[in-house]
Amino acid sequence: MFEVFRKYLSSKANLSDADFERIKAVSVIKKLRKHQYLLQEGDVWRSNAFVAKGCLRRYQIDAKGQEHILTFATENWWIGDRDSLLTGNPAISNIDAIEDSEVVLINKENFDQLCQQLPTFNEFIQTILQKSFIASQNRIYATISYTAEEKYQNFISTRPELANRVPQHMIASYLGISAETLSRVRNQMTKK
Amino acid sequence: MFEVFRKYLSSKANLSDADFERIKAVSVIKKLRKHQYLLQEGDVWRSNAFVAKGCLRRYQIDAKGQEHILTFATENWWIGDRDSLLTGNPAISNIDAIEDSEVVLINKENFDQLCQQLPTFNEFIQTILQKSFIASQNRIYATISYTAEEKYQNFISTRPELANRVPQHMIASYLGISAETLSRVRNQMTKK
DNA sequence: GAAATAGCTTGATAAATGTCAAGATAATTC
DNA sequence: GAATTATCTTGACATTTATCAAGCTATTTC
Repeated sequence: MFEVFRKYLSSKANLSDADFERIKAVSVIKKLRKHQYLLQEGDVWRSNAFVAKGCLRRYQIDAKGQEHILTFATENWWIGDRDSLLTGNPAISNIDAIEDSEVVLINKENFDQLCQQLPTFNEFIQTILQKSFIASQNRIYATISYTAEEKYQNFISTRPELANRVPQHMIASYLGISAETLSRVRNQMTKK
Repeated sequence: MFEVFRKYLSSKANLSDADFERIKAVSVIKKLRKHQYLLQEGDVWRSNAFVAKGCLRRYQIDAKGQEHILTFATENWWIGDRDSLLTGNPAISNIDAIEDSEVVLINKENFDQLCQQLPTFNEFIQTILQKSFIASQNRIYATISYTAEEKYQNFISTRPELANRVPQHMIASYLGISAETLSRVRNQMTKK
């Protein structure tokens, strides 16, 4: 599974074989069965996780016990709880596997060292953060300005790989609408 | 006005007098009257802007002509269009002054140089990006999971400096609810 | 300081979306 | 492969929020 990670890295940053070895030395492969937690609310998140295979979600549970999905991550995505990682506080979000998955974990200390030692690595990691932030802002725009149907349309075009991969009630949760509304919206769309 | 910026910087990063001089040399002060644009949709955004005085907002206009506010920035905040800055594409958002304001502008090239030359500067800029992203994710959670009243309550506690400073229809726009609903929510809250 | 504009509130009504319940089908588990 | 569980759909109805319109203040402009 490290090969998937290596292939991803080499497409993003110019790294030598020695660099790859250094990265490999601090990478930990973790296999997850469907429904298995990678992070549970209350625990501290101390790593960066790269998804080599499968699909995971990050979500928070509100006062009424409802889940709200913040992130989906499939192959070649990163996932984690940045808040907990940065502050060291217990996480308020959960991460679990939607499918049997494999992730590459690099703990914070090792990851920071890699960033310091490998400038190209650092650079593309920074770019990911930049792009993630921009995507996050775009999602806010969608959430505050779109109707339910527009939210779903936008989801299909921005995350096409997920539309037929994850259950629809999870897509609904991600979009902030009810599963029933999503079902009706989809029904309407086919009639057009 | 550079003094405000200097004071802010010195509270965030360990910088020498020479460093400050270097920063000052590439800083451009810009004064804005209320309602004046700092960035207009269609133009390319090429700087980082620090708010030394006043209050600005960043917003997008939807297909129906409605404004949706993405960001408020008061003293000691940064504002800009990261998407346009990163990609070089024309901005789809607008930035204008809600009050008479003064901003410190540093263009992209100079800013990147500062980051390369001043490690502590770079470090705290990265931290701001991290925290901004976390805040953005928290806002998504609020937007997809809270009722109108909860959104406003949350706004008051996360952005107390804005609650009595910007018009309420702008707060409503930021929260993704109508101005009338916000008015009613506020009315209800006083009765409790 | 009169006139114009912007901001806020309130009522009446409409529209969008949520909730609850039931049933159908598909997928998973033992 | 039978039983269980998860997923999706649909209907009926409730609730939340939006929209439209009017009026009232406060603020800004000339």
